[in-house]
Amino acid sequence: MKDKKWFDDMETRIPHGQTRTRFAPSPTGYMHVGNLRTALYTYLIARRDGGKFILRIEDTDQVRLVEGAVDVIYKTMRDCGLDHDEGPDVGGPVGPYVQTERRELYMNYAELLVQNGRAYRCFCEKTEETEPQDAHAAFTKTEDPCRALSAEESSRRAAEGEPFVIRQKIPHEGTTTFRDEIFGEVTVPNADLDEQVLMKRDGLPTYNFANVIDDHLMGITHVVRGTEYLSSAPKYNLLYESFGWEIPKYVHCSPVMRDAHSKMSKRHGDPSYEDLIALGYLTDAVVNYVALLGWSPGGERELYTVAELEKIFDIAGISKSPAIFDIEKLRYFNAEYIRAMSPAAFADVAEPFIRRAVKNPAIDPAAIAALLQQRTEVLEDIAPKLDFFDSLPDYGVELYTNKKSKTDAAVSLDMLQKTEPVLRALDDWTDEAIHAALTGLAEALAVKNATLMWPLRIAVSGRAVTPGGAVELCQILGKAETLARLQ
RNA sequence: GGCCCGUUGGUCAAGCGGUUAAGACACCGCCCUUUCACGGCGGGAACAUGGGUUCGAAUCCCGUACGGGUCACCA
Repeated sequence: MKDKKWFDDMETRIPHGQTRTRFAPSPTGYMHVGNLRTALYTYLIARRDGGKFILRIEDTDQVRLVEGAVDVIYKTMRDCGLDHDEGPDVGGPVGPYVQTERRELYMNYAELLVQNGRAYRCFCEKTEETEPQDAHAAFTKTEDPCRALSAEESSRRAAEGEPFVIRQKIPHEGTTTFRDEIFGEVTVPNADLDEQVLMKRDGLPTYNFANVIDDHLMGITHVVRGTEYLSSAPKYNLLYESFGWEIPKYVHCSPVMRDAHSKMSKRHGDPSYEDLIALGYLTDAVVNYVALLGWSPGGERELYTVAELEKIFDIAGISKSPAIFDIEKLRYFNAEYIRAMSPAAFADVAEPFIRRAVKNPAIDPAAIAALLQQRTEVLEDIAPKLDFFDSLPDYGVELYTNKKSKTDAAVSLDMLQKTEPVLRALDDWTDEAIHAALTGLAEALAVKNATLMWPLRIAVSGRAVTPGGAVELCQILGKAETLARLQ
């Protein structure tokens, strides 16, 4: 048992006078959309106030650790621009920032609680027989026999090496009230609260204990987390009160749903952040969309950069009810971001997707990218639109029939036969020159541009729908290939 | 089952006692146009429900229904 000085020293390390928030994931897998949103809001609350954003790793569940999960977290946060001021990798004044590296800490505080009568050792062993036999029994609260153990007996059995957990002692009487920034004030009878385990048999704290200790010791002012912790909040308050600590502001965010009934989850096959990126969604678009999923700045504007959000984010705009993730709307955001890119930047991100379909080295991916930029919502959609570049697909003659262009197979054949020599005679193979030559021909023949362009586009692509028109397609394919396809 | 929370068009949402109840996505129609897309214009579509309070309620209160969360030595 540490002396008072030790506890006092811990207090002196805590920074005061600034907003401090923390994102505290457990490294059990990938970065899900809900996690990302929580991280974003947490980050924004700190930045909005010019405060500090901290990353803390909650790895107290030793059996669920996933190799490499921490790296995914670092990478995702860095990509999204959510830079932390303190964390395992960058250090800080209240480290360590990994819970397993803080293990003695928790036991000291737990022992203090036991000593003060706010917690007790429980020596009960959980076995098959002690498990509730039916559903009704499972919901029945029962008094733990170890609660009544005398301090002497408790200490003696512990000293003898008998394994135990430490449980929080909850008053039988009274009520506890807590305030959440989103949901307001909530009051519950203490009798409804269960005496949760604080320290596990393995000597590590449960989340329920560690979060309180760490949030206090790290000077966290706003505790941002999911609503699954809402009903535990009264117990946390009781803990803060037991220690005589100031209670932080709670910000409990409703979950991101896959549909009206269930959360987004890997199990259901919902995409994680990295899945979305692999599909060709842009990080900025994802972050922007996610920011607006369950939060609104109030106006009509929807497009924001993280830097802009840092200035305007407001907890009051977070909604109480869960929001359903709508991939269609994300597509729209993504399309907006794509259109806003410079042609060079787009060509850069699009090239690998273009090369999935177009292997011909003679074809310039940048030229195709220029055609694609205004018509692409998600990068993954690119390749299927480009299958005709490498080789002309088989297609039916019916494609030549188009009412609006006033074409059918016979008209098309005629047009093509008249177009071929014109293109063959053309030396300047640019969009402008090709366009001029073709419109000139249409005028000479006294037909609509479309009557000439439609068959040409079909002839060089074999597709009813193509990115770009006849002129652009001919230009990219090159003169030789174009003429070859007209044979 | 107990306790807690929520409920505005299909979806995201504005609204915080007086509005013709915004806007966006999606959908439909028209226009532009060498296809598709972009862009422009227009359209259908909502306050879960029953009681109160009030001159007046999507906004406040209560009930009901429906949905979610929680009741782990997981977080």
